[in-house]
Amino acid sequence: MEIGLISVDRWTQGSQVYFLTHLHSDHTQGLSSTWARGPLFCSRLTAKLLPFKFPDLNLSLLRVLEIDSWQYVSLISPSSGDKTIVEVMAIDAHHCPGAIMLLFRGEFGCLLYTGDFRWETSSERAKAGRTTLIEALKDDVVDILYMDNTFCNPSFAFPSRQVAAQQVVDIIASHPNHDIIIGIDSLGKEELLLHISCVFNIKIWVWPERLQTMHLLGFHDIFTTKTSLTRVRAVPRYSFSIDTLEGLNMIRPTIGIMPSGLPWVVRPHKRDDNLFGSLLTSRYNRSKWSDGDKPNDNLGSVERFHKYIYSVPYSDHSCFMEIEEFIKLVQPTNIKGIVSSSSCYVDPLYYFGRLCAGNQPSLRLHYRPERKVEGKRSVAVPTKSNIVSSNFTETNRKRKRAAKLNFLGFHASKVNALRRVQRGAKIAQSECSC
DNA sequence: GCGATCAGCT
DNA sequence: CACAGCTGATCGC
Repeated sequence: MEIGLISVDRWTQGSQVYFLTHLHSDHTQGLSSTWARGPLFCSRLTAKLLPFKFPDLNLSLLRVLEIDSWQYVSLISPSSGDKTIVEVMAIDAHHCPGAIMLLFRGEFGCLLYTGDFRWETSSERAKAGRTTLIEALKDDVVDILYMDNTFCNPSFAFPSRQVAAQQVVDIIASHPNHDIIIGIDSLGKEELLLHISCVFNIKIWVWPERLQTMHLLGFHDIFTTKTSLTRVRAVPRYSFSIDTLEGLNMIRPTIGIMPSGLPWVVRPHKRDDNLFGSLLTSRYNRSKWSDGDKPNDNLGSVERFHKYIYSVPYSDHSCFMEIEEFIKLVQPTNIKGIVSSSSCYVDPLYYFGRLCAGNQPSLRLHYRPERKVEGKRSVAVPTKSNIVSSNFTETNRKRKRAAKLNFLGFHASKVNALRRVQRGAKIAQSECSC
């Protein structure tokens, strides 16, 4: 087979069927309301949310995958022109609502695509996923594991979301008279907000579109768009910055909490006073603390980045140890990372080649997957879109936009309220050799 | 005017 | 460069 039997989180031409693991924008780049390239498979929850992100989407192209059950898809083998059956199972990825992993079986072998995933070894949900996976793989070997390698580096160590949620609660409890701002995305971190709501018996403010999402997710009484009802507000992460918090503190005492697995990446250069790249780099900000305010250096614990901002290791991606546990369970013959846009991209085989069934040698520490089709037996080019960056222009234009924040602490633009910019991640299946 | 894409920024 | 995603500019229609 030459190119494109199946695409996962990739929306360019050339495949017969397309799969969406979850609705984050970097996985839907190229997907739009005018989608017509073929059937689109996703979880039931994603299918429910999809029309709100893409209002004019042709729903007749949607195919719902039930979790933990095999579905059979009839395709045409590009090499022979004959009919071929692909089996696919969706497994809860524990990443954000509706997020799934995809297990494929076909003439190309057995492939597991994790999408973005969190593999908390302790949680009940993960135990269920583990059981499903063991059962599904009992007579099979995963030839290639396409894996979320976001935090595939031993330096990423953080606790379960349950523990991190308690850290958030502790911060809020220690600021009884402060307003609280929490940075979140269009999907994800709901359980954290639920926990806060439950512990303090208060509603959580969200912006209007997010409230609609919450309603679609089945949360009807916990969230509100009325600021007068609560001191805890979840705001879009992109509008969460030091500037935002300093502005808010001119009105009333406010602290910001950023739930993220990322802050423990060290950024090499100084830039400006904004939290560039979403709150990275404790090293940089460390210089800005007064001596009495220094954070501790323990990984996976709460860090105080700034007078008004705390970072909590609440991550929807697996930490290194969880990735290791996952690979030990799956024992794939080969592994490919699906997140390649980072300059710190690390080939999972560097750390985990020894765990593969074929005992792959530890390869180069850093490599960038080629965008073109690779060797004969390799099946896919699973990269998470933007490999841009090769010419990183070092222009230091600092046209700082006037911070047009409203009093809620986020940028409000009605002009583009309906705008739906897509990004994308993907798998592209390019071979089955037969 | 609209959608798609890109640069720039958080 | 970045867990994800907004905003504004430009281009083709």
